[in-house]
Amino acid sequence: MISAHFKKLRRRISISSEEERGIRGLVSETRRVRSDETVVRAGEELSNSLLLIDGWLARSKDFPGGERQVTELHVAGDFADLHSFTLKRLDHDLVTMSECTIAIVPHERLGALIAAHPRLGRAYWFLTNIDAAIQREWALSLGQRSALSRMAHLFCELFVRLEVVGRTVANRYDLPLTQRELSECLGLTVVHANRTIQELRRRGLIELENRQLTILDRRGLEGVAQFDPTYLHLDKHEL
Amino acid sequence: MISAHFKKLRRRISISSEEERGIRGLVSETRRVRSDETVVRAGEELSNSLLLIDGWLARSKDFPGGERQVTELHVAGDFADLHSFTLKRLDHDLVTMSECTIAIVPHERLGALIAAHPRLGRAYWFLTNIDAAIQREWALSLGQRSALSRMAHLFCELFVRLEVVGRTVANRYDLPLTQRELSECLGLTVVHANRTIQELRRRGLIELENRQLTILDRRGLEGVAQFDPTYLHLDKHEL
DNA sequence: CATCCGTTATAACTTAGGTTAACTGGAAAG
DNA sequence: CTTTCCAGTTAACCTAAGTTATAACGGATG
Repeated sequence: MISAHFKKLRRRISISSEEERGIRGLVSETRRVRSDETVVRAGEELSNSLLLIDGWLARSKDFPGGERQVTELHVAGDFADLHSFTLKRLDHDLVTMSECTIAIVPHERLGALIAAHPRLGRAYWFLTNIDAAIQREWALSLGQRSALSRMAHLFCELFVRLEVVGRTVANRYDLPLTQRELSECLGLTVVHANRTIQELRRRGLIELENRQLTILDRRGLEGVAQFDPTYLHLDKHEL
Repeated sequence: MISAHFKKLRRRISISSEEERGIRGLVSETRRVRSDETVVRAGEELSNSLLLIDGWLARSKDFPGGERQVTELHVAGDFADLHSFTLKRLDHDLVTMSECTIAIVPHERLGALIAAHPRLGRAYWFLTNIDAAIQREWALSLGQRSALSRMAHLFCELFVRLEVVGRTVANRYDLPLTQRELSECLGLTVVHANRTIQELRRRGLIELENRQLTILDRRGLEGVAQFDPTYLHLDKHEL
């Protein structure tokens, strides 16, 4: 059920079988949610965190004019709002970008788990810090990279993150986002997001159809993205 | 010595006098560093975190072409790289933007403190989550706000953060950054940063001279910035 | 099977911000 | 004093991305 989460964790740190049992006990219930639902609204007081079993979630902030900025995308295995454990309230919404299966993790249980296994406290702190690193890299994209480079970078990042949890097949993965949603991640207009995708296609770097992304030229794509995955902290790690 | 840090903490959470003693024991030594020095380089293995006593530090990422993107600014009272406690290596540099006084906090001591006071473990986790919230807000700026709005937003954020640690006088604070450095925070060119500052002056919102920023019209500035400080989590908080 | 409506595609036109370059003034160095 | 240097300023010009509009394609709905 939460095997993607273990893949993500075990890629970075070792987990004993006793710790594993503890983590499995975190989930109180599992919910199925349709696409385009706001599962958490900014400012609400929270007593649970959400562990994404399947589907895509976005952290997004609304603007008065109706524009949105997505600040991070979440895929299977991610805690979408682990930071709500310490913050209690989020400064952004959490929106489904596809049909999702979500495990609900009461903060109480998280607190008890960490009290019992202080090492896991550090492990989850570590995970929120990886989220922050991802956000930093997005800020880099937004501040310095061209539209083409930004789009390519996003595709590279998602490939690596999905690969970790076993959601890629060869050079391909499911990408349920519309071009509008992609544009909201990248700080572009839909029109320009479309032009940018066309250009990546024209250069023979990707294929994108039926919500499936195929990376035709990994080197090439990483090149225009200036992609360097160290910010994802993929290597094994002592706590 | 680290009173700014306590101001920052106590604004959000309560700290017992015993916990206070523990925190005071974190610092192993204090260093003075000149402006424009890289105190931590991306990728180095770290066994200390840096608590900024005085001065300004930036988290910055270099680009091949020589461009830099600053992803967060740190002022007195901030742990500039508390996330290195769990990450061990940073994905960005840490650069002084002014002469700085820096307290060195060995990770060992942090670990011991948290083991003795689990509540403080949450407190410091909480602080890294506030940093992430700040970075999210910067991503919003970079993705959606105009140059004028971005600059105004940065000035508002810094005012609030400096006020918390008692580093403002009336509507004024020391802002040691050059226009080039401001432009690196905001994803602009120096030239356009300059144009933008001129425009804020022309509108009577700010004064900026001799590295001193005066906010002439707080409402007005917050208006063009669409500034809402909830992301800074300034209210008192149970852990 | 007609009609909606969201997504993708495209073209024509506009603009915010980037680029290049030149000039100023003050502070440090000699 | 002069020279150097760097932060700030300004102007002329350029381009990446935004804006507006239109159309084609599908999948859902009645």
